[in-house]
Amino acid sequence: MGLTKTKEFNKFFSNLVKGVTTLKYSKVPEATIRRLSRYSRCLEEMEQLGENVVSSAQLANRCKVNPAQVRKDLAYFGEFGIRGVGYYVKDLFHDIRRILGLNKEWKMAVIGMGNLGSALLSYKDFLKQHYKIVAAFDINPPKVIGRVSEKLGKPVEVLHINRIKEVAKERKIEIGLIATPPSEAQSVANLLIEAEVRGILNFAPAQIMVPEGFMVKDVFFTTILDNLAYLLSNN
Amino acid sequence: MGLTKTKEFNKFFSNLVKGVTTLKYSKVPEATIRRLSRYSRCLEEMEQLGENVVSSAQLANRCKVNPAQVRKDLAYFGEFGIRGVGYYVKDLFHDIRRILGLNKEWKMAVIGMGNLGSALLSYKDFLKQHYKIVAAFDINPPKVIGRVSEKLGKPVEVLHINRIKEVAKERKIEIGLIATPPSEAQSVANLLIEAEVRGILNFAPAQIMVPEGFMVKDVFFTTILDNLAYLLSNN
DNA sequence: GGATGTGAAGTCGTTCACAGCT
DNA sequence: AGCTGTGAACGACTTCACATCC
Repeated sequence: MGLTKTKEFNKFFSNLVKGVTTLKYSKVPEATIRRLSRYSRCLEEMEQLGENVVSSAQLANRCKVNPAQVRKDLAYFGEFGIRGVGYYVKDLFHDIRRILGLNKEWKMAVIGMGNLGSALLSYKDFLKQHYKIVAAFDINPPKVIGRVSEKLGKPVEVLHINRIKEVAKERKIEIGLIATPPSEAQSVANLLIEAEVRGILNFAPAQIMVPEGFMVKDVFFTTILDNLAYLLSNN
Repeated sequence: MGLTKTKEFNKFFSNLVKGVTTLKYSKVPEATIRRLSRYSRCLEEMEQLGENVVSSAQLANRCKVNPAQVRKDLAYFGEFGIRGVGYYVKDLFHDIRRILGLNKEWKMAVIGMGNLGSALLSYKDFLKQHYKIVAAFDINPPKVIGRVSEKLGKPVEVLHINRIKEVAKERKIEIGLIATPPSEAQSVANLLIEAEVRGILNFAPAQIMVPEGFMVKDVFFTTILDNLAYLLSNN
C-alpha cells in the first residue's frame, strides 16, 4: 500500500538533505506530533518570559511528560540541543514550528455557517498560529450575507458551496473546516476533494471517507464528552 | 492512591452483580473508551436502519477497526454476544451507553460567552446525546443578557461567574465547558472545583491543573490543526 | 458452521540508564 | 559536572489464532 512506499522513502533519504525538515527515523508516532505542538506552546511562553535556555527536564516538567520523552520526540527529527547545556528556547521553538509545517501560513475555508461555523470564523486563536480563514461557504448564503468575521476588521463574505472549487483554486485553500450537519459532511468533503483541498478538519459527527493523499482529522465534542462521562462514572 | 482501590474493587466484584456496569479487568485503555463511543454511534444508525444482529466483523468494518479489537474492547466489560450469531444491535447499543455512563442526563454549564461559548450553547448534537446545558456564565453578563439558547425554545440566561458555586449546586451541574480566553481558564477551573463540578471540558488552549478526583479533557483546535499541517507537509 | 471470547504473539510507544559531548 | 542522544528494557495496546460455545 501507499504508506509503505512513503516509509521507505523517508528512511532511505533521511538526513541526506540538510536544512530541510526530514525524518531521522521512518515513522513518527502521532502522539509525538501532538506533544511537539504542546512543547511549541510552552516554548513560546518561555520566549516571551525572556528565558534563553531550557533543559529537557524543565520542558518536560512544564508539559507534564517524561524528560526522556522530550528528547526522544526531538530525536525523530535531528539533534537540537547542546550536551551539558540544554536547548536554546528560541531556536527550538522555531525548529519545532518548522517540523510541524508552521513556517508558512495555511489558508483555510469554513463550510457551514451555523453557530459553530460562525464561531470558527472569528476564533481569535487562529491568528497567532499561522492559520487563516480566507473563505466561508454555506448552502444558503443569502440568509447570512453580510455576516463577517470580526478579526482585523476584514470581512469574509459567505459564498454558496457550489463555488468551493473555483474559490479554493483562486485563494490557494489547503484546509477545509467542515461545520455542517453530519448528514452533509460527506458531500461537502467530496466537494473539497474535487477542489484538491487536501486537509479536512471535520466537526460534524460523521465518518468521512477520502482518497489516498487526503487527510481528515475529527473534532467530535461528544466523543470527548463520552470519555469524560465514563471517567466521572468510574472514578 | 485512589485508583488502585477502585481497580481492585472492580476486579473482585466484577460480574457478581448482574445488570450493573462493572469492569471485568482492571484497566481500560482510553482508546477503548473512544472506540466504544464510535461503536455506539454506528449501532444507533444500524438500529434506525432496522438491523437486528451485527457481527464483530461487520461493526469493525463499519468503524474501520480490527474485528478482534471490537471483541477485546467489549471483553473489558463482560460478554455481550452470542457465539455463532453475533450481537443484538439494540442490546449492545444500550450496554455500551450504560458502560459509558450515558444512561442518565449529564447537566453542563458553559463558561465564557464569546463566539465559541454561544455556539456550544446552541450545539444541536448535545440533544440526542444525553448532555444538557443548564446554565451559562460570563464575567460580563450584561453585554449578553437576553441571548438565549435556541434549543427547544427554552432560553438559558447568562449569569455572572461569581454565581457558579450557588447555581451549580442548585442545578446539579456535573460538567463545565470552559470557553473563555486562555488567560482566564485556570481561575474559572478553580471556581468549578470549588463548586465541586468534577468534569471539565476545556476549550481554552491552556493547561489546567485540578486536584485528584476531578477530570479535565482538552479540546484544542490548534493542536489538531498542527497535526493536520504536519501530515500535509509530510505526505 | 460460524462467530464469540481469550491466551499468546506481535507491534508500537514510553521509560530507563548510560555513553558521549560540551 | 551536567545534559543530551540513544540502545535496551519495559509496558501497553493491537492482532492473531484457536478453543469454546450457540
